[in-house]
Amino acid sequence: MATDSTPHANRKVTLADIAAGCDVSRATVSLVLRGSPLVNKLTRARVEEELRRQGYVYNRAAANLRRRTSSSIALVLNDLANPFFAEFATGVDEALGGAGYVTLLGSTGESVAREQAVLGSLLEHDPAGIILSPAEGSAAARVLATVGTHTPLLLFNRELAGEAPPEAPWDRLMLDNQRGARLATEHLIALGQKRIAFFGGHQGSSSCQQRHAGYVEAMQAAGLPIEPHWRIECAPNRVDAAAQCGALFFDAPAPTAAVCYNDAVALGLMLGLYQRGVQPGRDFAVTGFDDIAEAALSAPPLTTLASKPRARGRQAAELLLQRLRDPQAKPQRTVAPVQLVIRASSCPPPAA
Amino acid sequence: MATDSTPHANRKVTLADIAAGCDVSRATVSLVLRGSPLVNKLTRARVEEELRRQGYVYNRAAANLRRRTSSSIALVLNDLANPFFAEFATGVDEALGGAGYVTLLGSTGESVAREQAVLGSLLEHDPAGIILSPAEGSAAARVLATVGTHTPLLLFNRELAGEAPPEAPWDRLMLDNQRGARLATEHLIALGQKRIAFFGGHQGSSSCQQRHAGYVEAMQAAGLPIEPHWRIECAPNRVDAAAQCGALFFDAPAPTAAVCYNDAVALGLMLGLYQRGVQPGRDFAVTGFDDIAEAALSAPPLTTLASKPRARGRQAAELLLQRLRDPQAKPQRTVAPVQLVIRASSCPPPAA
DNA sequence: CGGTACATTTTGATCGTTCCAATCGCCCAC
DNA sequence: GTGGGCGATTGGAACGATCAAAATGTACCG
Repeated sequence: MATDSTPHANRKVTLADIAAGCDVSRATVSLVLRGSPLVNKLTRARVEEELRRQGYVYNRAAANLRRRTSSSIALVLNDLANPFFAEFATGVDEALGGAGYVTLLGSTGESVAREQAVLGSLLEHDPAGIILSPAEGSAAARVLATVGTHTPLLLFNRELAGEAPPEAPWDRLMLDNQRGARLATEHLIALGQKRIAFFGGHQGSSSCQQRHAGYVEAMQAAGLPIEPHWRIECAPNRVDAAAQCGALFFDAPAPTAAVCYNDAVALGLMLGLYQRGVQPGRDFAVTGFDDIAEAALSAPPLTTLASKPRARGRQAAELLLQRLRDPQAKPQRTVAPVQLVIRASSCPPPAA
Repeated sequence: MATDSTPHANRKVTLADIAAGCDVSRATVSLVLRGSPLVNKLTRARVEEELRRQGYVYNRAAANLRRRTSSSIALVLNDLANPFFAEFATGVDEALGGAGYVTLLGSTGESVAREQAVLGSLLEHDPAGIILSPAEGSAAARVLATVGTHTPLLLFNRELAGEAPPEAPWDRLMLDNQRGARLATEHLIALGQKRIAFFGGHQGSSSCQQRHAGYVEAMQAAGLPIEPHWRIECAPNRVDAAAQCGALFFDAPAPTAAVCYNDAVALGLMLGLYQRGVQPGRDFAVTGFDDIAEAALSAPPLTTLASKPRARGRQAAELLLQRLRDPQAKPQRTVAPVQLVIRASSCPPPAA
């Protein structure tokens, strides 16, 4: 072969190469690619053959540039390593992929500084929209400053610190934290528990505040007292939760049950209890939040609130796509329900 | 103000807008952006002020188009919801972000068809490289056909079915599966175990084959018999593992220990054992593979092989970046060591 | 035979950036 | 006074696609 249009050539194959290869213009090839009815059957066949022969791959970046569109969505998560968010990301990617979008991933590791950097970097790739689960302490004003008002943003899971500026009408998808924690607390109360602690999370986090509010609501409705030393803060992971376990028992009266900020904390707390010779599910009742996969399989299995992270991911993607379709619609605040899943970790108080 | 260069205008701000705003050419603004020493201090200051004033954001897609470069890397995973891969993804994103790349995410849900689709879609965004943890049964030939030879691919965790075509010199990062499983088996043998099963995974998967080989190696070296009904297949997740537990006890002699394909399987198996009244760690020894977070916290804590998924993620990114720096270097096969972590789930056989 | 309708294809400008070569002052030396 | 050198800046053509408008051809009709 003396032609220079050999397949698998070194340089990337472009529309122009295909056009040259079968004596039509670039425009025609473009029409073929987009399945336009304008182009003649025979030419279409010839062009398609040539596309195959040269191993053409579409350059969406170039197309997006010209059309002033974008086919990617940025997904920025505070903690991808957490199974809850991993499931969420899977759901998001599933739904976005189905709609022809591609997911730009960014993980912030719960650091506001990294969040800024990641958002900035992803924005340069001109995403059509952003799904953000903010790092703890992330402030509305700073997010607005880096994201601007022209890229739709969907806030998931947490509110930003400082009230939302009116010029940034962000959509939100939140869990029904308060109701969930209330349900868990009511469930413990129904079992006969009276001395119930609220364990884990940071005061700064909006989800923690909401869950704590649900706990307070249930306690007050039942006329039960709330001791200040029954609120223990810790980072939302197992290790720190296990370490903070002892704090529950420093002062009398010690609680006999704990509503935990989330499953990771609850599992850590159970581990800590074991190490002190207290058996969760018998001597001490524990509830979690999220219903991550391991909740059903811990010993004892964990009573918790199911939030269906994968479904939430799909929903988040869906909400954002909807916003892209209608940029003028007024901002939505969606609250996803959670469901109490009763397992063996919640028990009545010891007979004593 | 009668100027039309108001900040926060509707259309996106471009180089030309900035240039017009401070009476220089686009080229000069471009030089400023890239920190070129060619440009005069005063002009630089003026331009930077204008950039800030108009809220300019760089359009990397356009730059990449012109420079024929790319600043993204595709990360395609068979199961993002698995904590092992979630950690891996976190590591990858960490390292890539540090090097100025952005991660294009794709999750295939262990489906070869979706893998094809996802690869195709991501390729259109012209990634500089790809990190792929293939779906079970994914074939080298098909991957080659869609990826082509011009985008570097790093294979993680699993081999592709059908030998690698010589024209696709893919790099690989694999775990030391065989040695890991051998260590686990040897550990059980040292405890006095003689009837040891190999539980979970699919024969088709290369990692499963390797782990099984390690198990066989240790058994043979110790002169122990291997009963055919001691190899139980199941999907690599908890649910299926728990369900298949009974299969271990259909025929005599029943095993008193099992080397499991991975932690998910081991945790599921332990659950299944509990349900049959067999207590893992006392009546029956179990080992896993991966050392996911929950392995340390299960009851009993799981003896397993630590593979440090986050470090592997960073390493994968590093290897790919290295390949981008030197496309001519000969393909590497890296095998990451794994480390035996002994916990309470492995025990001597019952005294009987 | 000229005109009009229709189907198909092409030309050239454009998206936002970068690269190359050229230009513009300006100062200094011979 | 002219030429050279140097720092700073610029115009215009790329990159690979799309779009609008214009240009082909072909057929049909009075």
